[in-house]
Amino acid sequence: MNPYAYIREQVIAMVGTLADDGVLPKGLDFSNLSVEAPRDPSHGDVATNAALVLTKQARMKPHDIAVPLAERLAGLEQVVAAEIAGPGFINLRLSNDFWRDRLGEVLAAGSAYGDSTMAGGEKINIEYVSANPTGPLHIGHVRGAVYGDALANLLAKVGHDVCKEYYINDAGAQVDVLARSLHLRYREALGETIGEIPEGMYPGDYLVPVGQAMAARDGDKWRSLAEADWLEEFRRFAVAAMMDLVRGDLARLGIEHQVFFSEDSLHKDGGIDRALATLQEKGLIYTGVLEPPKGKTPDDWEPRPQTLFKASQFGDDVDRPIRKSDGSWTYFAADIAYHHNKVERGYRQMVDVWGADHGGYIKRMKAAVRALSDDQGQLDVRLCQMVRLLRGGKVVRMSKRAGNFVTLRELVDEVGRDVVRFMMLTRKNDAPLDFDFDATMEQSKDNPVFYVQYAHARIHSVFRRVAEELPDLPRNVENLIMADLSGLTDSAELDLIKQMASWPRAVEIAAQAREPHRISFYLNELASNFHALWNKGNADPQLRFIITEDSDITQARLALIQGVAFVLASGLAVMGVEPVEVM
RNA sequence: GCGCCCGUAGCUCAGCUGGAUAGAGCACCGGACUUCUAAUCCGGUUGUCGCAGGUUCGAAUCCUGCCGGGCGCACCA
Repeated sequence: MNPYAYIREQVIAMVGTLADDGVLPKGLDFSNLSVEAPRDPSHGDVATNAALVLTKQARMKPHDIAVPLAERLAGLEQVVAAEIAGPGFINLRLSNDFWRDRLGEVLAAGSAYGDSTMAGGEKINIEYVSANPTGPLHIGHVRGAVYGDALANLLAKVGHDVCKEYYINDAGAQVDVLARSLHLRYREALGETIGEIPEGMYPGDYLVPVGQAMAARDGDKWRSLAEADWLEEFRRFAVAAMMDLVRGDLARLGIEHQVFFSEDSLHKDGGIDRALATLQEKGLIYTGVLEPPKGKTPDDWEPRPQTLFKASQFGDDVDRPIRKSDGSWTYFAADIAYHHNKVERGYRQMVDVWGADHGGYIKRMKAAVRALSDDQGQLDVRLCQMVRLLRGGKVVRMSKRAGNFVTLRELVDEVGRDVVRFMMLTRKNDAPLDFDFDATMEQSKDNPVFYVQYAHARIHSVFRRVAEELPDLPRNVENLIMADLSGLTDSAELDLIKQMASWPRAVEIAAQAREPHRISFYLNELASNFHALWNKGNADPQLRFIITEDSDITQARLALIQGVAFVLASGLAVMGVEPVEVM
C-alpha cells in the first residue's frame, strides 16, 4: 500500500461525507488535492492541502473547510491527531500500528518492494549508447550507458514492458574509413611494413588483432585487389569485430541490450524508402532551397535545391534535408526510417539517450516521430552532459587526436563496476558531472557507494552475529513477517519505517521524471537513517538490534533491518549496483 | 543572430512537478569507540534561490524580459 495514496482516498471520502451533510457543496474537483509527507517532521506524518485547494470551488475560507474536515479525519482509526496549521494545511499523525503494518508489506515483497503497475505493461523502447562501431567505448559513452540502463530498470520496475536497444551506425563515411584502416592492419598482419597510420585513419591498436584475424581467415586474397573489391567485406568484418568489442565493454558495466539495430539494414532492405514514402503520402516531402543560417554564414554556403522534410510543421525551426546533393541519404533520413521502424513495431513510447552535443537534433527527430505516427507516438530525448575526470585535484585532459582518452574498460578496471555505475547516477543527467578518482577510492562518506553498501553490509553483519549468539532464534523472512512489532517504539525506528513506506512513491516519481539519480539520493538518506539508528545503539545499549535476553524485541528489530536491507537492495538493483553483504 | 540546457550556502549539488522557517555532503569548530563493523554517529556556523516584473491564498519551482555560463546551429555521423 502507498500510505499517501491511501490517506488521500480517506481525505476525499471525508470531504464527501461533509458534502452529504451539506457542510460543503457537492461535485468538487480533487485533482490538485495532495497528501504528502511534510518537509518538517514536527508537522506530523502526512499533510494535506485539501482546504486550500477547495477554498475557491467551495467559496469558503480555508479555515472553515479545515475545521470540520480535520474533525472527521481525527475520527479515523489510523489517525491519532489532526491539526490545522499555517494557511490551512491539515497535519495528520498516524498511529504507530499503521506504520508497523507497512513494514510487514516490505518484508512480504522483499527486494521487489517498490515494484508498481503504474505503467500498466505499456511497451516502451529505450535506445542508449549507440556509439559508432569504430572503436572501444570511452569515458564519453559511460554516462549515457549507465543512465540509459538505470532508466530502463526503473521503467521496468513501474510496470513498463521495456526494450533496450542499440542503434549501430554502420553506414556512412566513417565505416569506410574503418574498413580502410582495417585493410592497413590486414596488410601489416601479412608482413608488410605500413609505417605511421595516415592522418584521417583510425590509428588505434585495437584494430591490430582484427587485421590478424582477417589474415588468418582469408590469407592474402584481398591484398592486391582494388579497394572497390574488398571494401564491402572489410566493412562487414570490421563492424562485426567492433561490435564484439563494444558488447564486451558494455558487459563490464553489466549492460545488455536486447536489440542491436543496424543502420545499414535500412539502406539495404528499403526501410528508408518505405519511411519516406509514408511521409510523401502525407505531403511532407518536397524539393526546396534552404535559407542560409542566421548570424554567421558558412564560407562555402551556396543555395541549392534539396529534398526536404517539413519539420517546421511539427515544431522544428526549419525544414530539414533528407538527401545530400550527391543524391545519397542524409543521416537524418536513416534516423527517420529507424524511428519509423520503432513505430511499426508498436512502440508509442520511445526514449533516446544522447550526448549533450546532439541537443540541436532533438526538434527534428521529435517532429519526424510525430509525423510518422500521426501524433500517436511520443519520443522523449534525454541528454547526458559531459563527465569531467579529476585526478589529484586536476582535470584529466583528453583529446581524440592524441588518442589519449580514457576507455570504459580502463575506468571499470580501475575503480570497479559498482563505483562507476553509482557515481554516474549521483547527478541529474542534464547537469555536468565531475568524476573524482581520489574520492571513489576513498572508503568514507565522500564515497556514496561505500556509504550505502556499508549500511547493507552492516545489516548482514547483524544477522551473522545473531546466528552465533542466538542460534535458535527464527530469523528468516517467513518468521520475521509474523514477528510482534509492537516493541518498535523508538522514534528512530519508526522514522526508518516511515521512510521505507515512502519508497514506492519515490520510485514512481523518479520514473515519471525519468531521473534515476533520485534513487541514489533516496538510498543515501535511508542509509543515513540506518547508520544513525545503529549509533543510537552504541550510546544506549537498550536500542541495539540484538538484545540477547529478549527474543521478542530482537526479532522485531531484525524485521526492521531486514526491511531496510530489502529496500536498499531494491534501489541498488535499479542502479545496477551489487548489494554487498560483507565489507 | 537563433535554438536547447544551466544559474540555490565558501565548494559540490538536492529540492518530492506550486506549499509552511529553502536542505544535504564537503570544508570549519566541538563531542561519542572495554561496540551489533567509528568505513559510522551527534551538536554548532553558513543564503538578496542570477536580476526585474507578472500569474495567486502561496513562487527556488509556472510565464515574460534582461544578465551570466555551456552545447549546437545548411548535404558530418
